Amino acid sequence: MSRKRWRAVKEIRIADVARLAGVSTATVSRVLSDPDKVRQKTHDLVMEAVRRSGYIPNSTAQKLRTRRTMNVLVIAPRLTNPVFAEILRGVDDELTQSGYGIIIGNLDNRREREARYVDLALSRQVDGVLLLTGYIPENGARSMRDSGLPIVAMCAAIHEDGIPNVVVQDREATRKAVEYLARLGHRKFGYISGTVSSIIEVERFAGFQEGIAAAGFSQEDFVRWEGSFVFSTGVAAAEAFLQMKDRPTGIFAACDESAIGFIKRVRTERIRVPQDVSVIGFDGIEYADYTEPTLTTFRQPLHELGCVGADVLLKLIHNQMKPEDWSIRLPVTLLERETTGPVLHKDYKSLRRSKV
Amino acid sequence: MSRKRWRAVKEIRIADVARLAGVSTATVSRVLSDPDKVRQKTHDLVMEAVRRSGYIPNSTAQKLRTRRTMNVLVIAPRLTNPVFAEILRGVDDELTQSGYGIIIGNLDNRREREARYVDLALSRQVDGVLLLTGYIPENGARSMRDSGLPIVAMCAAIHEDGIPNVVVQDREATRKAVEYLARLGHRKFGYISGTVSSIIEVERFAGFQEGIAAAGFSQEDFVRWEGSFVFSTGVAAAEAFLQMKDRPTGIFAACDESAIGFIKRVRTERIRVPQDVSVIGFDGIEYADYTEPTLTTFRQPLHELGCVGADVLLKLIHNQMKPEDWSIRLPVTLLERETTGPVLHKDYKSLRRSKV
DNA sequence: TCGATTTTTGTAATCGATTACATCTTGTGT
DNA sequence: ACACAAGATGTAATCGATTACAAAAATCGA
Repeated sequence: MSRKRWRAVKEIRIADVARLAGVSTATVSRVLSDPDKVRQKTHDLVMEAVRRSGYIPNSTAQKLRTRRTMNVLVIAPRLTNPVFAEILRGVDDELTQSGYGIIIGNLDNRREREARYVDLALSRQVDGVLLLTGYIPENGARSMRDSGLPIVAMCAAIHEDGIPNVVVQDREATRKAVEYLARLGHRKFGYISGTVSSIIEVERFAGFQEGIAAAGFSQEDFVRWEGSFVFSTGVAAAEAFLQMKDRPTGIFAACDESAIGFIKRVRTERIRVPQDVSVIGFDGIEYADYTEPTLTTFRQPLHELGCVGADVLLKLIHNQMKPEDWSIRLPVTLLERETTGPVLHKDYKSLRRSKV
Repeated sequence: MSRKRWRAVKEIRIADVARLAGVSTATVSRVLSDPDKVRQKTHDLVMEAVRRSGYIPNSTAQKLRTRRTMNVLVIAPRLTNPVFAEILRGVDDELTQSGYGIIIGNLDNRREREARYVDLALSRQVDGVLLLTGYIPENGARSMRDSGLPIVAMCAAIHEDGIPNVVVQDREATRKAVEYLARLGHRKFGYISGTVSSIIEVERFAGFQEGIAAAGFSQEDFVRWEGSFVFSTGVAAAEAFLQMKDRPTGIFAACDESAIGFIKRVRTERIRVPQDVSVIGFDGIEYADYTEPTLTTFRQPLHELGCVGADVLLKLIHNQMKPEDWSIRLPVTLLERETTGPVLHKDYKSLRRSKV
């Protein structure tokens, strides 16, 4: 009844407009998509009919005929993670400018949900895919690539032919993190991991290990706490940390959220940051500017990452891609702030060694 | 060249499968969508052909024929705001379960971008719209409603016929916030606003004013700092606060982020929270659990909000909606934590009045 | 003014599925 | 074994646009 009032408005088709303007559907279509192909007078006539009828083309029919959906799928591990939200902003800025829409595939940290989005991509609902995830092995990426769908891997270097990577220098950054902590006098380290099965975590941890080796330390000089890219991983790591007898003094967290979780937890036990323990994060999310003390972290160029990734994907879609431009690694910058400092606490002096 | 290798894989159409199985396209279609309409033997034959050919239906063609896109548009003010990310999780959980996809419309706090998404909706790329925004006047909502498209307004009570609202009890909550602060002995208040032109802000401020009146205070007993739903609004409010001679002691912020920004800024000036000033936020984002001190705030049932909103939209799409179920207002709960407390600082004693 | 050339417009095929209707099979009861 | 109902399958129209090709109209030069 009242429900009926706002339902079932008659749809206006291109044929209706054509009839109204007294021309063929072909002409209407041309006016709308390629206006210089028609006479000015006809153009005006048609536009008037379009206006009067309130015609809006049915995009599904357009998609079917033109074989372009003007949509891109973005698969992200977790939307509540500000890192992905920020990247998505960059992607959005770039794509909407080119008239593309975004379909989001949110895995919500459950990897098995990836399959559904791979299906969505394979059913040609999208013209391309931006992969903000990367698991090992990368089956999803591979099957999409094999179906001829343009893909760009972001946030994870997928080493597959035909899949460009647009990533940050994770490995270099974590290596530098260890160097930085070592330079401050730290001799025992902690590593709070991200999602263990993700390629990005593998990269970061590899960089960490490289840094450990480069600074002259060994596998015994650090502990690794496994988890995922969330606050609670930091809390759990802190619990483990608090149980230790020889506590590390230099902590690296694979993301800012776990760094923040760690700090919050240890401070409730009267452990001071950075006097008792230094913490360095990764990502440079906005929250990290508002913690106390302000988090030392690596700032990723998230918005830029999104823009560049989207741009590469568009080039791929339009076949304007040269292989040599394929892989891009953006630099991250260390923000030295308040959660890191030289080793101070006397209890830790005994831990110093003669290395480096 | 090598580019060619992964491009242009031949597309398999339903006709190919039909030929392979030696049946008609109609039969293939029936096997895939309504299996009990075909004989078991034929079913197996067709499924084998599907498997062998790797056939995946072209969803665009399906959409055109069935007139259902199985996509929903979600228009959000800003994705980096965890509130919307969290709501989106709920929406996602509900929709993907029903086989619907999500197209996101991120306004990035720029209202003028709304028009593009309204166009997208009107070109029938989606079966329905979830509006996480609400501006005054609500032209976009109205034109979509008029076109017969199912819409649900969330996060903002849009008073238009045919647009169900799924919102939280904003007004009640802010009223309670004032009561709560007054009960703690506060006599002078500060209100840090959200985006001024948004309906949600209007609601929250209205509730605040109701609370002020209900507790026996007047317009002179509070200051309002305008801004939007971001950290920096809190910082700006703090700057203004610091300049005041008679500073308020009870602050309400229309979102957690501005509350956090405010606290961070005033604490750098050695103002203690809650001893010198109490702060209460709104939203209950995860980050608020990790600030120091832990933020007192109203927890919105964000995930539930998303689920319910999506559910209402699905009912609307399937015409199963009864008008009396239309508007839903979920309660918010006050989390009493560490940023609020009784008035303590002696300087403020002189401000006490005999009211209440 | 006429024919040749260019520009504009129309006709109809097409994209790839679904589905109403027609037709052909199969099964049942006698 | 036959008639008839029920069930399975096929034929072809359809969704609403775009576009190759054909046809018509406008433009131009002599």
